[in-house]
Amino acid sequence: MNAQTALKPAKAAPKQVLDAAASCFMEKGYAGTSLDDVARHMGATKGRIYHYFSSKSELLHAVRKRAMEINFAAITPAFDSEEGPVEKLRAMARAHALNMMREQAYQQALFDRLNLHITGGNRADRDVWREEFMSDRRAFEDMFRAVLAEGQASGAFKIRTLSYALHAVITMLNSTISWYRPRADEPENTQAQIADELVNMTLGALGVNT
Amino acid sequence: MNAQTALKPAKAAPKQVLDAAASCFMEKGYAGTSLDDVARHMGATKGRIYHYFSSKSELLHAVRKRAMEINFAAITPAFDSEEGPVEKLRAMARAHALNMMREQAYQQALFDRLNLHITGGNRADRDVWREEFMSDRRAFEDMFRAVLAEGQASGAFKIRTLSYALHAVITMLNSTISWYRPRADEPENTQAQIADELVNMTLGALGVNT
DNA sequence: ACAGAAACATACTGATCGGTATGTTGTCAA
DNA sequence: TTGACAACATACCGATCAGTATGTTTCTGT
Repeated sequence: MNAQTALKPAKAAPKQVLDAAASCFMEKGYAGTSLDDVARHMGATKGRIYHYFSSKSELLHAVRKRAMEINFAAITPAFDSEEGPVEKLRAMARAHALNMMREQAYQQALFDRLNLHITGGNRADRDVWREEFMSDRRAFEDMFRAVLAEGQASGAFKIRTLSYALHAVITMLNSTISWYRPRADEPENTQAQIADELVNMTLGALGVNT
Repeated sequence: MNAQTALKPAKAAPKQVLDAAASCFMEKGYAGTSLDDVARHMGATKGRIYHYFSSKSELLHAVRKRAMEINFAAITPAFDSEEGPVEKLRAMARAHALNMMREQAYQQALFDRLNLHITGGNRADRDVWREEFMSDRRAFEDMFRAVLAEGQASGAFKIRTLSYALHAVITMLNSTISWYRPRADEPENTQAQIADELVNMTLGALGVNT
């Protein structure tokens, strides 16, 4: 068993488990979801879950890890572009806003237990992956932070306290997970429209007149 | 037993239960909190809780009801003022933002299960108080909606889609519950400063140049 | 003074759920 | 062909927890 084998991309089965878990966590919350719920959602039993994950909290961790990967992948192209801060932020914000609407299940799982990590939370959950997760989150925020700082320095953004502005921006872009739900009968471009308006308001909040 | 007696303001004991519940729900979430936890937090036992509330979900409902009362009380004075839409929104937004930082425990309980009501959620919880709660929430949002609509009509606000703007505004003002925690060593005016900056960014998002 | 009700505490139960131990079936290399 | 392991399913256990049944004490009106 070499590195090639070990790092083989996730096969179908584990991904199915992750999807089912993310979906259940979104609907009923982490604590409110039993592993039997997750199994039933796949048309399987607990045996399948425990074959790939050693505990419920590890399953949550895997869902969150996947969610973070999705988030990084969404904004990295825009971040690596050669644009100035305003256009770069616009592209990143738009990509992130769209991403939040497309991957609601994983994102919801991300936010569910996040608050419990800020405060106390359960001991068993906290110990294991807290550090890794916080550092991922910080790395993600830092990408936005860098762009905001650049725009602040160049005078493109009117920012008083950078950390407050950062929180406000990210919160606004994340906001759809708490009020938007895709509907079958909605127009094709609904998500794009929402994203555009959120991006415009975000830039307005930073003093960029559109 | 007349109306006077029935509507007597809550005595000390039930309020203590509510405070303990709100505090526990904030720390560990609703599903993650046992009634023994709540009782222990008061230095009491379950008997005391069940003397005032008939079930766990009724306790949550009571916490949320109290949270909504607090929220209405915070913004009503500003809403009833004779100011124009910009200044009126500024005052309401500031009052709400401060309120969110001062009453974190109750607000957190409000948001915890809120998402589960948007989607499916537990049947037992849902049935009973869903309608009442959604209507309270809508009434609260309508106060902001009215001011936004007024400012949109007068041209003071640049708003494309009112419902999106409303969500964005409220989300931004609520955002502190997910990133701000009061610290003992923070300057006296920290909360006021945060509130002011959030309000400025909110107005900026609506196209008001500050 | 005392009856009864309010305000709890104590002790228990039934159901749920995370986790484990064990069984069953397909697959694949030697 | 066979045996060894992967990929599950089934059955069960122990802990937790919402809810209840039943005390016990303090107040309160008469």
